Amino acid sequence: MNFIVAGAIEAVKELYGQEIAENVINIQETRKEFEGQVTIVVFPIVRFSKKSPEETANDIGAFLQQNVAEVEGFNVVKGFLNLSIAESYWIDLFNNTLLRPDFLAVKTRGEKVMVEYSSPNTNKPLHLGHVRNNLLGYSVSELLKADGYDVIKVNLVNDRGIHICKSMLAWQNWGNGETPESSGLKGDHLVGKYYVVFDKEYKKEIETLVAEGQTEDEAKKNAPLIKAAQQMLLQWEQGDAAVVGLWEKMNGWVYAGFDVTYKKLGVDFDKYYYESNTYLLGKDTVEEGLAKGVFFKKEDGSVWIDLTADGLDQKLVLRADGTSVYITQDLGTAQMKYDDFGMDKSIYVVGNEQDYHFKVLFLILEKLGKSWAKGLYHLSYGMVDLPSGKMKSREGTVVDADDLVNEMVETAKQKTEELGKTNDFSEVDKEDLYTTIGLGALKYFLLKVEPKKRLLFDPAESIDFQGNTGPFIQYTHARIKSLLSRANYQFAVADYNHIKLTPTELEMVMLLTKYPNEISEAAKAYSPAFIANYLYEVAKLFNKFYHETPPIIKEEDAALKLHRLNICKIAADVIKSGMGILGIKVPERM
RNA sequence: GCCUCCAUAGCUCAGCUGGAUAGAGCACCGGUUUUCUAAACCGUAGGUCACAGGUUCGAAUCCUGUUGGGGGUACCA
Repeated sequence: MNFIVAGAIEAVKELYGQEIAENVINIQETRKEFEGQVTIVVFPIVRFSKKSPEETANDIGAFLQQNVAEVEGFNVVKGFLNLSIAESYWIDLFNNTLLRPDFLAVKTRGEKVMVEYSSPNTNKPLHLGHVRNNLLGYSVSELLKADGYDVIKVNLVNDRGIHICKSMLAWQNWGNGETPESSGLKGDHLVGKYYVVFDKEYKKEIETLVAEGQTEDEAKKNAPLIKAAQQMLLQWEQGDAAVVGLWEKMNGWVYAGFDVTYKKLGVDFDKYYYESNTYLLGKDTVEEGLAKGVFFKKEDGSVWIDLTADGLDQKLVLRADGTSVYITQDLGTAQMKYDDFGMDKSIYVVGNEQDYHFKVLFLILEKLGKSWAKGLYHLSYGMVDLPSGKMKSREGTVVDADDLVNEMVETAKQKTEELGKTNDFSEVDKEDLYTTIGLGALKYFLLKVEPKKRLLFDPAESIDFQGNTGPFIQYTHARIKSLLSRANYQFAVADYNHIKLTPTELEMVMLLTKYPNEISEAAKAYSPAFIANYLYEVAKLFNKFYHETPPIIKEEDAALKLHRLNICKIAADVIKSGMGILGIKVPERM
């Protein structure tokens, strides 16, 4: 639409003798109820024309009609100048963008971006909150790839700490040597089970102590179990063979379990970092900060940074006893990741409960003068809540990731069988299809919502398969594929001499042309939701087109038939590509 | 207390840097299949965009305040 902007600027210059900036020309698509395809909002121009909005619009409209070949006509409604663009312009657009083989090709930028996501604790299985994180992280990675970045997907596994000791201790005390093999439980679920056991027993101890007269806070500190867990953590840090051995064994179970879940969700990583290797990092950075005068030491030996001038607080970066806190590790880990990859940008996919932490982290790195600090970004997303409130692994009030996926696949199976369209599928193909559809529904459900918004999930209400859903878009793709194969479609550019686009076809062309732009907008905002909503529009419009167009296969006008099949083909390509960005597969049949 | 995010139809969500009468889906009601897949299409109904001010030719969108909700503000991670 650049030629319209240019034309309008020219018009203002010729008509009113004024040089105006590009952003004065405000262009939008014409609303359906009016004639035309492109609208200029003339209000901003009025102060240059010194005429009423209507007069200004008429002046500019007349100028454009006369001087810009593509502008065939115009009408003015209040301060809106609606332009009718020549049919041939749209046909050319169709041929020169959509039908080009490089329409969906990625243009590399030669910039590296790291996306860190998932980052689970190894003491419990993944739940719906983690699912949102994983899908977001994976999808944002795909989105950035589509926008031309080289992407490194990283998982920083939180494999050490008191929480793991809790599971280990409970297993030692009450596990009777239970293993994934002996119990038939998935490793992460087995370990998670003992995390819950710990919490239950711990609470019992607190109750007893409170009954004996201690305050709740005292009891929490004095309970034998928590002391034992702390002791275990200390032993782990000292390299106690028995503790480390148990830790390795139980972590191994968890990893095996996570692998299954990751595979099922379709997410993967280029690089794993383990906190057991990184938790001591960051002390060099603290030294560096002290030397540069960015940090200061208090009398007790603890190290701090004063961020009050930036509207934040004083923040501890190293304990008095010289041990690390969370942010110490993150400072060190950030440096290590940069040393490893030298990326231009680094995205942390982490929940919004850590907004403050990342604000501080990035600010500190900037103050330390790290050139790469400006490329850091916290992709903050809202928690997934249940109607009953927050999910808590300790208390077992979570929607388990594996259960949820299985339920979705089961639901997909039921719905598909009810429709009876897969009777001639092989068993393997059926299972495949149910998984594709079930996961499609789940992924789309989670990704269509703006990341930063919190999400309410009601397990009692199942995720839809109709309307603005993954399966609807998958269905649209399958429908097109079926049509193309029945038509024995072969790609070729149609002869457009006598073809006129219908209004819906015109809409399709305009919508499909927007796809590359949609990707870069979504990438800029790190928001797969843009893509999801865009694809829904494509699918919806396609179904309208499909419904109102007479059977294409029976069309006798060869050029018209080819033209319509081309629209179908591009719609299918865009859907497949976009769904790929969301990590959703699209079936050929369903 | 302070910081921060959120509030749009009964429910779940769109609404880009301010632009025309605020849009979808679900649910509800009604219609469409001797034509390429009805997981579809078409229609009816449903709104004081939390509230109150302000800026502007124009505000769901920007600013201020109020209310309600989430999160944070640990020598936890």
